[in-house]
Amino acid sequence: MTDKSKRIADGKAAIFGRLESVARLFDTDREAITSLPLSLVERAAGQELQAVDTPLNEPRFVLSGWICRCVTLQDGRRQILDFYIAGDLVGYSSRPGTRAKASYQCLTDALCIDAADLIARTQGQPLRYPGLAAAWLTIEDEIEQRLMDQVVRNGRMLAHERVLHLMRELDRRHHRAGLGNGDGFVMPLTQEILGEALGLSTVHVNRTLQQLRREQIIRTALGKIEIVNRRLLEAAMQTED
Amino acid sequence: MTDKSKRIADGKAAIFGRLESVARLFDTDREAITSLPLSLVERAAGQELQAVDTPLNEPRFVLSGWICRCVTLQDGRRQILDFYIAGDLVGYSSRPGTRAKASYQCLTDALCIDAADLIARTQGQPLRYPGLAAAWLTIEDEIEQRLMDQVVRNGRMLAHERVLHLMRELDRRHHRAGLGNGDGFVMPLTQEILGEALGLSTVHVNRTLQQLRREQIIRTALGKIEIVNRRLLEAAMQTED
DNA sequence: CGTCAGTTTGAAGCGAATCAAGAACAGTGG
DNA sequence: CCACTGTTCTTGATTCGCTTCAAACTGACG
Repeated sequence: MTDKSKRIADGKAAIFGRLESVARLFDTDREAITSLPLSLVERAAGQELQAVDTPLNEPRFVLSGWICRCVTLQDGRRQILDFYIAGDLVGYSSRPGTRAKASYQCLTDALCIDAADLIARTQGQPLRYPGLAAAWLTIEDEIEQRLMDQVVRNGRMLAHERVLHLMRELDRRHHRAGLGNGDGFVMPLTQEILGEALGLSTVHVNRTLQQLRREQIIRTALGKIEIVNRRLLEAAMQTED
Repeated sequence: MTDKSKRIADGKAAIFGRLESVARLFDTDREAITSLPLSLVERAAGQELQAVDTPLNEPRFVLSGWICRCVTLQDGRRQILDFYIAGDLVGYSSRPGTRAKASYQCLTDALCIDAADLIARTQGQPLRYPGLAAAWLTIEDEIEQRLMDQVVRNGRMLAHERVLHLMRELDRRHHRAGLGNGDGFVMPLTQEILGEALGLSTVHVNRTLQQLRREQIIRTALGKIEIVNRRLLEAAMQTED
């Protein structure tokens, strides 16, 4: 249980870091967040957090773990659309009545906290909650931006470019939420998962990661990939956007 | 000028068809649309309608022509994210203050009509404008859905699957807007453009289209691809979603 | 210690990119 | 009306990136 309360505390810190990265928070904003009732949702790796086509009315902050949004075709092919890490808001749409257009699945054990009340109370109230009201807009914007990046990666990039591009995105997101270590961060993802996100076979992901390992950009361990040199990562991407 | 007024009349019909496909329109809705001031925007093929990073505060309906949203990488690689046809709303976001995350470009000569006033007057007014207030939400939802489809196509499908999948989407959109002929519709797109949308080389698009032509699903002419058999199109897609 | 998920390796093959050149066609100006 | 131009489409040959298949290896875990 000490472990769980640490995950909660770290997760809350990540939420603050995440929100502050997109909007300046005022006292009213902070109070609203702090007074969040601790309505926790816990799921094991592999569990579904929200099914396709269910009402998107249960937004949650991720406190710990990795979650993704993905589509599965008839024949079993799976495409991951987006990742969510600690501090991120999952299952949110500003449009009332919207339904989930993809399945939300836990890639690791995950802990979330209900955000519906907080959002309902603060959204569209820029005078009372200047930080939060703006944050919800920006967060939705960023999710759209990431979807676009995903199209570009899958449509126009080579394997090593896709890997680097995604890693840079995730590195920046960790960095701004105050997560990860000084030189990088850890992805608790299997090579299969990475392949499903990048439109590559597991085998080819493996070979691509080997190259990055040789270039001292990453380290790998079972079920984990660690970015160890942010500078080299950026350098290896000169050519791309 | 007779031509232009025909494009306007046909375009308005397409707007009605398009809107009715997602929401039942009431008299108030219809009046609001009909009383749209004719603030037209005309652009030639190849022109940019809206640049990246400019404020997304000039939503417009397409009256005629094809428009796309696309991203260009440093080295010139281009990825088309989405297409807009007659009746579609382009450059719209419900989030105030948002900026364009991609460039909006005209693929053919295009004629648009300003929709900012109409939207400002009707959105968030489900009591006075039940149809339109709902339509704006659904339209935004559909744009997100199409982006997701684009990720899946580029990430998880083979060339012929990508082509068929995109064509089916565009066929359905034409059909519901009352456009196209009975058995299909015309895409005024070069094979290069199609390749930029589907993440394929022009040459490979060409060979893929040849196959579809042999299967009697499409006809091609210079700068155009015509879907001629909707039934065969669907049949060829059994396996996919 | 066996099991199982995840990683790694090699060999073979396929799908798609690339390169290069030619053909079809629309538009232009003489 | 025709030669000229530029764009788009088409074709063949070749190369390359990636997938597939199959098997071995590694490490965590009960």
